[in-house]
Amino acid sequence: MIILNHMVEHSAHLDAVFHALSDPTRRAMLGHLAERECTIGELATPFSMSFAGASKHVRVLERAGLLKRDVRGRIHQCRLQAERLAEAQAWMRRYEHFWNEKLDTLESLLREEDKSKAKKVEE
Amino acid sequence: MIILNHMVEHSAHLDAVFHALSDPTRRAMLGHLAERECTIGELATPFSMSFAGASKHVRVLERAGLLKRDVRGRIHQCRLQAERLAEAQAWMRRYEHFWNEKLDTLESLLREEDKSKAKKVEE
DNA sequence: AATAAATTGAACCAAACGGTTGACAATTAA
DNA sequence: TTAATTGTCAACCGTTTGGTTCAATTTATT
Repeated sequence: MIILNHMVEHSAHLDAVFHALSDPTRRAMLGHLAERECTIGELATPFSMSFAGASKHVRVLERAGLLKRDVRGRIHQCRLQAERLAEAQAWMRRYEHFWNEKLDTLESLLREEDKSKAKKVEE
Repeated sequence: MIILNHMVEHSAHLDAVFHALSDPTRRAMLGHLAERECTIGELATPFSMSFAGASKHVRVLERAGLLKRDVRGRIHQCRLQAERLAEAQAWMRRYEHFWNEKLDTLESLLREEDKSKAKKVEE
């Protein structure tokens, strides 16, 4: 039950997460955060973007729950928080069989082939 | 190589796909399309939304490559096209180990436990 | 104590969003 | 032929977006 509550599709979460991911700058920021913790400044510089601009992006990621901020003095250390990505992926999983269809078919064909081979060996 | 080209992160695609998914109405539309093909009207009615409104949402999904339209006379049959969702999920997979970390730890702990049990049995 | 650095806040901008309405085009049914 | 159905287009509306600049605030450095 606990695990189910964890998995509940909270639509507002998904809105925020997918929106956060829809911007290439923010996706790149997540990419950096996947490798190490970053300050706002470190997140800003690769994009030759103002601090204020980066700050806004970080807030979007934060509100989506994709990033946790740790204020140490004047420095804001940001680290990735990926649980919400898991929710998003869980939502997507419902559609997995659509793009796996062709693979699935191929797979079951191969399995059939194996079976008939096995039969022949038995004979 | 072919499979790599298929997997390339085409950023513009991801922008469009994630943006399309960031709206609850559009996600619900995809939900309907997952069960059966729908006309624009059928997609519109559950949300008590104008045809024109639904039409716009459908176009967003179409441009994101999540939906294919089949015009039969005055009727536009829409069906799900999930390949682009696969791209999005592929992008997310890079972050999987972050939310699996705890599970991974638990798993390896259990494995350790099993090993030591096995040892005791050996002794 | 004065200065430099890291960050936010507020005000602004043009563009895009999600939605509506009303006119229009095309297809189908009476 | 007329009328109804299905859908798009264009114009509009208020809100949000991604970005800027500049002033203010807090913390470090010298």
